[in-house]
Amino acid sequence: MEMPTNRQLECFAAVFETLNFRQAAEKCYISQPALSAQIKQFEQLLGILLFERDKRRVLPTAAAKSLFPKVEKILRDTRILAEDSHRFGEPFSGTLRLGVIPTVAPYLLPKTIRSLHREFPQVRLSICEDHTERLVESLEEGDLDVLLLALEADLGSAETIDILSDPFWLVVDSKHSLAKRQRIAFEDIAQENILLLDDGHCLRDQTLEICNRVTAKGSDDFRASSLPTLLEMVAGGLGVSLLPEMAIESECRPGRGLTPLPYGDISPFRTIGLAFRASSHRQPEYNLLADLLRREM
Amino acid sequence: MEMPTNRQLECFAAVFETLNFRQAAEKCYISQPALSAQIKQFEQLLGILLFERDKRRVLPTAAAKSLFPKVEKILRDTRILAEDSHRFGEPFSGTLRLGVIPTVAPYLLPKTIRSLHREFPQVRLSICEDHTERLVESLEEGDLDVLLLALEADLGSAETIDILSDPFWLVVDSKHSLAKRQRIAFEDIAQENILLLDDGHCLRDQTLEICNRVTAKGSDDFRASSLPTLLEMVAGGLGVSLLPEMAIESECRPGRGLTPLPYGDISPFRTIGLAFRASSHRQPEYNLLADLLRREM
DNA sequence: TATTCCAATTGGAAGTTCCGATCGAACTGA
DNA sequence: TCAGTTCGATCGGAACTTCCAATTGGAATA
Repeated sequence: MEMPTNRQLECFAAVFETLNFRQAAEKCYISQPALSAQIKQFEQLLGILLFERDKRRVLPTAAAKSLFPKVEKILRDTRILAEDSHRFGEPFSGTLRLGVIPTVAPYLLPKTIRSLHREFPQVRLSICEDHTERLVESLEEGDLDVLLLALEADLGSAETIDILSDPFWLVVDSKHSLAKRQRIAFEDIAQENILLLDDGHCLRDQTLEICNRVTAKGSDDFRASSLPTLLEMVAGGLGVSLLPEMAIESECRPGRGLTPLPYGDISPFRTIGLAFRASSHRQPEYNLLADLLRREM
Repeated sequence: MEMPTNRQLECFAAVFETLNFRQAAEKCYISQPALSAQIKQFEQLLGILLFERDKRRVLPTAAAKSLFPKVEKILRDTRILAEDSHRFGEPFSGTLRLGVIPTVAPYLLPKTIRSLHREFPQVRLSICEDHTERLVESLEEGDLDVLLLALEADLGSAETIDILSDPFWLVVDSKHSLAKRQRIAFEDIAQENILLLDDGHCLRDQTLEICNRVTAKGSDDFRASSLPTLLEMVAGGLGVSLLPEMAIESECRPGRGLTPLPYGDISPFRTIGLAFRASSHRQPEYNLLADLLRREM
């Protein structure tokens, strides 16, 4: 079944409104013969006569009268469609679906969400907290737009933007022998019982990697499902832990019995950044987002 | 403001549904490059990206997801528009606006309406009863589609279809001296007081015209606004009247004190027929209507 | 009678849409 | 690892639409 053209509908509406081919043509910014042809085409397509024309005037048929409101609605809808869609061109229009890992979310998001809403009031944020592997999966499926995570992990084919280096601190309980030291070195942890997060946390893998460098061994006896839990175990004297700097302030509040110890200049670190599909074409937006996150630090 | 074409919408919908340019192209009966071009155009028109394409797959953007339902609705509405309008092509679709003169309506319409509904159930009839002059005006304005009337009157530029010749009878009161005659002649009315309808009735003009031929004179003392009233006056002995044959049966029922007298072979008559705008293009329908009216006689 | 206005038509220019062929990248199976 | 397949993008030219300027002829106007 053949479909009428939008131009045919426009011409029809113009003629119906003016009842004058010449004026209607002007309204459509085409010549009168072109308009005549469009109307003729439209009539042939529908198999009916839309206007009775004699030499002195133009009269809409019953069919034209009944069609006109519908045609007008279609044209209006189409116009609105085009106008509405322009909004999508602006940065952060619509919903931004953000994936974040659990060892970043609590420390960066609260401030970020607030300033994002301040700078781009139109944004609607949808946040998903999960492990790197599942986030990357969702990203590739198109269920998420952008990830905020440690870039050391395997991110598949995603493109990335660096935001900041997040150095690791050593956290010991305040009664620990290392607690009085001003500064520590890699090798100091070689003899310690290093507590780890559950499988799946990239922080676990990074900690293990660092342990390997100094032939230290992570503890297999306990696995915490979150950093607060992990630090409870440290405070309880079960072992020590590596903690990203961004988490120090909120996790090692005074009186919790924890002492955070910075490494020197050669501190191990993780790189926090954004990841997104190479095909997404929204990199300008993600750069804006990265800028905003950097400013938050 | 530029408008998207229907083809762009179709292509967009097809790609959105299949997420595969090749299949979508097949669905639209065009080649894949042509489809690619349509999508590209549409994206440029809207100023946004609709699909993320990489070498292995196609992913709709948030904008595409939000646009799709609207696009689908527009396409559906457009299709329905085209389909619906085909109904207008069938004879007597929609409303047939019929004008009838008062000296025809009561005698022809009841039967006609019934059989019209029987043969063309889809017809919706709108009837307007008025004098010839106003009917012709309405016809020319496009407020009526077709008239059923006596074709002797001035019908402007309307085209006409003859339906039947409607001979005049002479009607006298049963005590009148002519009432016993089997047959009468023109000249018999020359001495009579001939009663007339109001101004505007074409039957009045026709009667006067016949009077002129025999130098009879119409009465100016009484004017009836309808045939039943006129015949009451005849029955009351105020004069005689010419009555169209189609009205005889219902107006001169036995016991009403009226005697209808037929003229011979050379009876005067009026011609009943249809009139419509030359530009209307519905002559085939009006021919059907005329056939139906002839069969009713 | 001359002028104006109208829609239709014509012929040719301008613009579009389309297709086939091809490309390069990325999977698939041998 | 290598041929075969599949994907969307691109290109050049063919086919087709759409358009305009000029004109026609009928009707209304003056």
